[in-house]
Amino acid sequence: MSKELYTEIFHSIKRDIESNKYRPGEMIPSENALSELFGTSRMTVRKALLKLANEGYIYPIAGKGNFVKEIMLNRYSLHYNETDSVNGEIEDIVLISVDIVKPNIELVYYLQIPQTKRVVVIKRVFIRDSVKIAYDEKYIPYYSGIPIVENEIHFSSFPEIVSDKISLFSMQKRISIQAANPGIIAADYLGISSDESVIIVEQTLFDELSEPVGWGRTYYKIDSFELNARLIKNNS
Amino acid sequence: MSKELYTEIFHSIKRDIESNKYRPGEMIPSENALSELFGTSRMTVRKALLKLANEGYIYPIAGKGNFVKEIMLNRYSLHYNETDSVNGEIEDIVLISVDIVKPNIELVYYLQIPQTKRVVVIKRVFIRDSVKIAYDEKYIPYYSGIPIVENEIHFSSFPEIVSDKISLFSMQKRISIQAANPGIIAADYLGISSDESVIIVEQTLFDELSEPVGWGRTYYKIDSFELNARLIKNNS
DNA sequence: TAGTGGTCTAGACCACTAG
DNA sequence: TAGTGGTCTAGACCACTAG
Repeated sequence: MSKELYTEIFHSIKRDIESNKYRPGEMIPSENALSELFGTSRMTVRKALLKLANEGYIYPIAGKGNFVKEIMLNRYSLHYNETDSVNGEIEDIVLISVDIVKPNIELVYYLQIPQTKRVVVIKRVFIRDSVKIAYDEKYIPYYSGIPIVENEIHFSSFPEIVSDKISLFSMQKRISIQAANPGIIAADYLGISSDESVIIVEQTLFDELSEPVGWGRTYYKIDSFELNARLIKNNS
Repeated sequence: MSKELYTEIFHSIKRDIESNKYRPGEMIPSENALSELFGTSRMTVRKALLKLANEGYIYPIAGKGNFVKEIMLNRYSLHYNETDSVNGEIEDIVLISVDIVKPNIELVYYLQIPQTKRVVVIKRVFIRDSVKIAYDEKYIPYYSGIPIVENEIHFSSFPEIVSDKISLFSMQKRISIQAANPGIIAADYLGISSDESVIIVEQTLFDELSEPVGWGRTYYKIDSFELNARLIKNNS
């Protein structure tokens, strides 16, 4: 079916792993053995093996051989975006305010900054079907050059706002998803009671040195939140 | 710093991308140009470029060149497991029942089976600090060979139960996370009111032909659920 | 000591691109 | 037509493993 030699070798070994001919933890034939078996050069075999390794089927140990990987069945790929992880389409984003404030203790902790450092606060509300469905707070350590003009912020994503300070390529992000009571402020913006639960997604941005460069929370009304994820096979 | 030639080429180009010397959408120097530049063979350059492609920095177009990728800042890696995505440690799993039933309309839809096909239902409750924190339902089309003996099921994960029918290696999984009211049955097992919200994680398992081989829901009490995810750079 | 994977070379021929 | 990436070869030397 496939024309390239290395693709055929790849599929052949992949089939043998999937059919349990080679079992997790076991060694597959050596590169030299495979070269002979398939009547090809070792480099072509290595190309197939590299692909198998990249897709999470095998891992090499120098001096020993290539081994079949244990399967990880709990690693998922998730697309998240403040405005995408909602069932339905967000029709409007209302920018409530952009302020420069002194950080409270929580912010000092999350942003790892001195208490004297000023912080830019951006507050927004997301609207769907004329209903407020989410309230969003973002905190960015203030430095000259950061856009604090409303027009520049309104339609920018969180990473984009921070991006002229650090390269988007070296940016790291972490999110945490929980459900809890929203607190008075968020409840007020959402027009709900503060003992109604909401979904809270916390985002932290890091630069290449793993220093925080942004932190924020999005509060979603219970019935407006939906996240989908699918299994990733290759465990790196 | 790095001894291998290809690793140095890799880092050199990576740096040039991160510093915006080569911008997203732009072409980087050709393989031949890079071979000359680094005084090495084309194969060594290709090895570096392959690594850059695997890590999501560039993509090749045959006959044209290698191009810098646009950055995807919304793809996350998520570890999910019924019993792990809980703040704190689950201390016990109570197997409530294992039954063989006729599917209702919902199950016929989710499992893509005829209404005459029997389905194995597994119900469990997760306990932490002597408190019920989650209720779990799993549905698997019945076929001979499936373990329906309680002992075999009790400590197995969902994929493991299905795994003697299809290879774990070809198994696909999809999950969906939402918050909603639990319904009477789940509320009852959790000992909460059915108009209290819970987090519902829906799991679907597929075989290599993308046919469903298992479906289930886990209902978490609001304050017991926590998920963490981190950005993935390489977009495949 | 024989075997393993890791790196690297200097060539070859191919299909495709774009002027 | 000159240049590009894609595949493949037949060698070389290396550090490491395990009997």
